[in-house]
Amino acid sequence: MSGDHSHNDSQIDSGSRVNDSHKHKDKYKDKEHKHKDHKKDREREKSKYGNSDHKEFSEKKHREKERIKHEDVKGCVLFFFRTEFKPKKIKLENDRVDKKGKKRKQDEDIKPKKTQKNKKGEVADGKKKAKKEPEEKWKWWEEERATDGSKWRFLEHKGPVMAAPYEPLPSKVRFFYDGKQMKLAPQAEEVATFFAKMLDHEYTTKDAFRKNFFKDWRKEMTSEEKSKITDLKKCNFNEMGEYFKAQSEARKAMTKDDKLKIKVENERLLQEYGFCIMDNHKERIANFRIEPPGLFRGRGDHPKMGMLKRRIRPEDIIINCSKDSKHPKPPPGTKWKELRHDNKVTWLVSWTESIQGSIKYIMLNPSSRIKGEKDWQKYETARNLKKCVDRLRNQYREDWKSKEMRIRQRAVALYFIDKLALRAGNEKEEGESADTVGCCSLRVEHINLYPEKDGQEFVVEFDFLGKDSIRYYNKVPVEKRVRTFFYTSILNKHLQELMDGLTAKVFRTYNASITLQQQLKELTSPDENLPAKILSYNRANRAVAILCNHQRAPPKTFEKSMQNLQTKIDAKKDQLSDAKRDVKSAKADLKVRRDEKSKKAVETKKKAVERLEEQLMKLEVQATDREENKQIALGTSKLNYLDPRISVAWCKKWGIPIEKIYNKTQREKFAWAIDMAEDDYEF
DNA sequence: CACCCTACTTAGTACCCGCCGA
DNA sequence: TCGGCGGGTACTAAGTAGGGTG
Repeated sequence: MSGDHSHNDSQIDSGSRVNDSHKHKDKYKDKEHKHKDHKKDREREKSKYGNSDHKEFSEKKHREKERIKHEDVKGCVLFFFRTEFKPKKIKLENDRVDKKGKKRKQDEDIKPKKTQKNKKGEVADGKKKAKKEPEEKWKWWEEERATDGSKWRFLEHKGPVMAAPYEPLPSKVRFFYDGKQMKLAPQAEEVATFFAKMLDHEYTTKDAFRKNFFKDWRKEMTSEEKSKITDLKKCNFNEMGEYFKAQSEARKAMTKDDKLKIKVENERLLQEYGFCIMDNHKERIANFRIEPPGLFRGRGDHPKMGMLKRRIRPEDIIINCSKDSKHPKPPPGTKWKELRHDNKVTWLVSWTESIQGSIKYIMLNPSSRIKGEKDWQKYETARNLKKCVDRLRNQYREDWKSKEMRIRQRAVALYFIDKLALRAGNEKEEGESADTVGCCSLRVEHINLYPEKDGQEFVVEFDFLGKDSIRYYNKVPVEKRVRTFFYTSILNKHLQELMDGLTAKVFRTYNASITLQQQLKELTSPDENLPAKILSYNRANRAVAILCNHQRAPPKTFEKSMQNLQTKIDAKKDQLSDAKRDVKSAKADLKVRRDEKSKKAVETKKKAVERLEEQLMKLEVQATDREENKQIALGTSKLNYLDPRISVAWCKKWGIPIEKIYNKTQREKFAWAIDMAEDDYEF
């Protein structure tokens, strides 16, 4: 099919690509390494271009606000992409007309009791039906959705759980400055403990971290302290550090009883603060605790690492709830910053964080209606893209020929977003965060062009740090036209014109989901047993994770756990050969005796062999799976990119228990999909 | 349109806890 | 009974993108 272009082949089947990236990754055993080496790479990159243009470029880096073009040695021009996607209203495919809304007096017929959540009859208008599951979970997906942009009609909650107040250190725990003991006032002491707790983390050796920490720490000091403490190197936090280590040891060594007490208390807190009432239903809150103060740990080479994340007080907190709900009370003697009643948003609590000045929120759990609807909708948008993706792809190919540079650039950006599942790459303020990029913020230094490489024509080599400073490295043979036009690219704004609700990230969702579906089709063989099928599923999942570049640091215990597994496998093999020998001798016995008893014995022994073979197989599959998964994170794609209905359908089709694919939390999040998808679901 | 703020999704990791084998 | 390990979760950073403003 011409419309189906080489797209997916190049993503998944291009074994070379996958292998390449793996090979590459192997060189980078841990993150730190990765970053350093990456820097080196970049250095090399720069020096490679000896010309002054490039020196100038690297000095200026991406400071330019305007789109400036830069020539590289090959005479290619790369434009900075920018995201200029303009939002478009997303229409829900089944907009809800709420006829009942007015009539409902939530505060009357809802009491935040445990039994509440199972009352659904009176809520789901006209949907009472016979859906009397034993557990009677609320099926919000069978109800209609609001059309007016309101996110809820009633919202009641107890507010956040504040961070535990600071407890000053016992006086026996000393701090030394320049070899002399010094008692710090609680304010400065608290901040010092943050540092002390991180002492054996390598963060504390980084210049930026130390500099930022020290600067912010000094702000918390009394003037006396400030005048004394002028050099971080002269600070000795060791006793503090030891103290906290001892504390955590003590916590581990606590009696069962004490541990239980803590557990009970946590449970109480969860019951009290972990739920809210939203539109007649008790819903779980995702993060009901205010983030405690501490030292900021950015990811990658973050310019603000080590800065003090200050303590959030009630006076910093905005509460959002229904006017007619029981409002959460601030702690005694304090006030909230603001109490508002905005049902156009989904959050319950917000505050401004002190590092970037961004707003943090308390919101609902993924299992909640409000998150679930949105998630469902996301996949519906991606399915809409499926319907017109051929047209779009043809269009951007056409656009490569456009006379207008902007259009060509836009088309190239879109091509990479589509083909490589790159993120859009929004503009970031320099110096505010780690230097990471996405498709539209790629700079010349992130790309190499080869007319010919490794026997392939027109190869583009990407090497950059993306979200979370995760390295993206990939060599991609591109279509000739792209090469021709590659040097020009700019951001597009027109996605919305192409399709209702289309944004750059929809491509990631679409390509991830369609890839899973295809891979499942391809990899699942009917006569495989269950573990093998699950391996196939994981492999399909893995293909997506690779596409989306979802990496993880290899678990610290990886080598060891592989060894353990291998030991188990070896042991199992031994058992198996023993068992086989047993069968043989039993058979020999049977030949001689020819009685029922020996016949039975043969049968049992055979059974044992079968059982062992199965167990062995299971272990081997597990080993393969784990090995292949060494530095690939499946969770992110599973949770955020793969239409759960594809997985549900696959399970139904092959008789796989859903529990094998989704754990409890995931089943709660995807309850809608589990309920609605049949075995023939097509993404 | 550039800029800025806000809202919400996506992301990796630290850590916890229950379980399992020694 | 204990230590380790492995899955699950909590945490919170870091993205995308909508929407308002001047």
